[in-house]
Amino acid sequence: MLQAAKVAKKLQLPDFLQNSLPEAFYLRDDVTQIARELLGKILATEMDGQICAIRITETEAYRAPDDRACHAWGNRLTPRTRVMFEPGGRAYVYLCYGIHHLFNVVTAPAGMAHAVLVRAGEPVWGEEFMLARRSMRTLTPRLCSGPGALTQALGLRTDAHNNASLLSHSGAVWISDDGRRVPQPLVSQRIGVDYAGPDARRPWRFLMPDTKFVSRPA
DNA sequence: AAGAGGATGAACT
DNA sequence: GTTCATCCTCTTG
Repeated sequence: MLQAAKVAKKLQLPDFLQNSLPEAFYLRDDVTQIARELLGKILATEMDGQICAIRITETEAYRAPDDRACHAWGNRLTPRTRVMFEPGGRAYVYLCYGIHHLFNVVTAPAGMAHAVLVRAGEPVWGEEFMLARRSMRTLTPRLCSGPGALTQALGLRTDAHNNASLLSHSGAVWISDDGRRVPQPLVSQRIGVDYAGPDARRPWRFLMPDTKFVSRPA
């Protein structure tokens, strides 16, 4: 038996979760392009032996220094934004409204504070664990549609996962490519950033068409 | 030291 | 359409 197959069996990890996106995917400096390309990719978590995964259906790009909606606008470096300045391929998870943990993919080389907020997904693995975390009995698009709902379903939290690497499928959180081809995304303004003035109208929200697993229509 | 506000979601009317 | 839970982060003084 091949070594990779042995590892897979030990972790009980299905094949489609094993093709982690390489670091080079994240280190590019075009965050809107990366936000587009993350649609259809698989976001997976493993905690306490529970493996969960969703197909990403909705993303938003945030880009310092010129984007006022970005926490690191003006290259503002604070304890919270520090992780956004690190090299791409890690998680930026922060607490929003005191209640919701929001998950972002850090992108670009070190020093460029770019990130992609993952806003929604369609469950593809470990649905029973996600339902339990959400206190839901049946699968509906609400299970992981909306950035706070998504992190609750996947078990992602600021204290445990901020600055976590996304590069290894043996970690707590990673993103894999199962080869699925995705159609041209829908595009809209970002949600909930009205305070950002003109930047609020940037067309930096991307959605998979033909799915109900999004936080709201384009 | 204090205050304001937030990349939301659920439960209402 | 509205309200509001809940707490961290940042700014101001």
